[in-house]
Amino acid sequence: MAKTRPKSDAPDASDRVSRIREGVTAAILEHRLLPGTKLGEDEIGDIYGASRTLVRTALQQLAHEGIVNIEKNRGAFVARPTPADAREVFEARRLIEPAIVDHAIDAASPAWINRLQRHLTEEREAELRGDARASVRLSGEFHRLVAEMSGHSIYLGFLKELIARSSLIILLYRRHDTPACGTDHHAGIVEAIGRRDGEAARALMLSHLQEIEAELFLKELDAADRRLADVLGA
Amino acid sequence: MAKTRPKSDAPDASDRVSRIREGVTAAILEHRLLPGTKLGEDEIGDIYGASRTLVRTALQQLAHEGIVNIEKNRGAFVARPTPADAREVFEARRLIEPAIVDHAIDAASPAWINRLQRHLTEEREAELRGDARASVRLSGEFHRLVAEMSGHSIYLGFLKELIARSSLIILLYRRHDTPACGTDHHAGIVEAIGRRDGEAARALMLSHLQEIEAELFLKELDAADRRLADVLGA
DNA sequence: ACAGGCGAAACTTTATACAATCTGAGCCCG
DNA sequence: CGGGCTCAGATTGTATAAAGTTTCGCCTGT
Repeated sequence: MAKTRPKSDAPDASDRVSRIREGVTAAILEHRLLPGTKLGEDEIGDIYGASRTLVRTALQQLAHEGIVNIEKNRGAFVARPTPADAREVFEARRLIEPAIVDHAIDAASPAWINRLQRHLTEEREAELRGDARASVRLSGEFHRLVAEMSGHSIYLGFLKELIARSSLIILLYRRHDTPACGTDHHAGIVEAIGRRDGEAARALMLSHLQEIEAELFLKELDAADRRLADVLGA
Repeated sequence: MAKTRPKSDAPDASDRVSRIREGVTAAILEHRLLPGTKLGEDEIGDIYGASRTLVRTALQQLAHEGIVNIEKNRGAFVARPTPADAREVFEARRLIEPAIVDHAIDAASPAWINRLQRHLTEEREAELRGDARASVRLSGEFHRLVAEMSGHSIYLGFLKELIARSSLIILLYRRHDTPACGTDHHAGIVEAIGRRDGEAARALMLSHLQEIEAELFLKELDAADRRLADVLGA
């Protein structure tokens, strides 16, 4: 593949790290990487044509985001959130996302509303197409988009972490194959934002998150299953 | 058992990274490192007796926490939060810390209350001693302690970032030399937690944070000052 | 005297080589 | 026949060295 372009268009040296990081996160968001999968440094390095140094920094960043576990002298693995983790993640989302929606309303402009509606269209198309991977990815991106719209960079950073973890949680603990994230909910939220109705938008976001969480199966049974999986799946 | 000394006295390989990271954060929390200070890799490596590889990973983690800025081909610098950053940080704290207090009350045990009261004693002693650095550090640690008590690892991680950034913000934008963090406020919060009075504890935490923020000076004047400082202080 | 450009030094960045550690299989012994 | 041990293979962690880039100082030309 395109080797090291010495000078000409060197596509931002340090962007190679970002490319690796975003590639792996995208794979996780699309449910292509399963929890527990080993992420060998040489393996990833070969895929992206980067040396282990760069792969390592990317993996460390991902570990800091909580979606990769680095075990000493063992390597990096896709994180395997516990039911307790799942509860914490969704509680944090229930706390943060209504606040984000408030800011999004303050920043709502026709351009942003348009952007959101275009996204809704994409989501519907993916769902009609039956493209489960794109559907899952776009569901997460909707929430990220609202956070970007809010202009609150700290909330955005926190939420990016939470979304990535949510993707793993949903993959592990979802009950049935119900559509990833009710598009209707998203549409309702966009509409409320467009009306600048903070009360309704917050409430819709909250119930949306509650519904997602309600579709999960996080009982004590899982705890037993968990232990088994840890011992066996490690 | 786990104490296998592989060689001379190498104190656990990956702990050296943590030591660097915690050393730098402690220096920031104690206001010993000023915003904009350059953190040279060789310099830190010599101080901690580690090679640049380890220093680099530590700095990258700190950059991810938002208290260090890494500029391409320039190096790492202590972050210099803008007034906008400051507002975001404190808004996030006002959102998260009341939620943390709620969990702390659920987890309150005599042992934890004792731990908190011992911390209050330390704070008072440092303040009586006139030890400003210890006082600032302990003020931040109080909030971290409550977060640890809550048992909510995600909130704890978020708050650690916010506290470190707050330390830089207070250093930059505090008006007078009023005591770092009203110890009386902390005492009141501990008391409310001990009474398991969630309503009061949340309210006290909120007003505590609002008071800290009120002591800051984040007006547009700062924006002008900001530009100057960036051009001159870089 | 001042502005602009050239050159060298220092730094970060990246890659490669080495050392330490862990996993897994084969072998010996009970 | 099963269990424990040792050794080989592989993988990660660390350090060192080369490469590229930026910056600062100095010099020259106007």
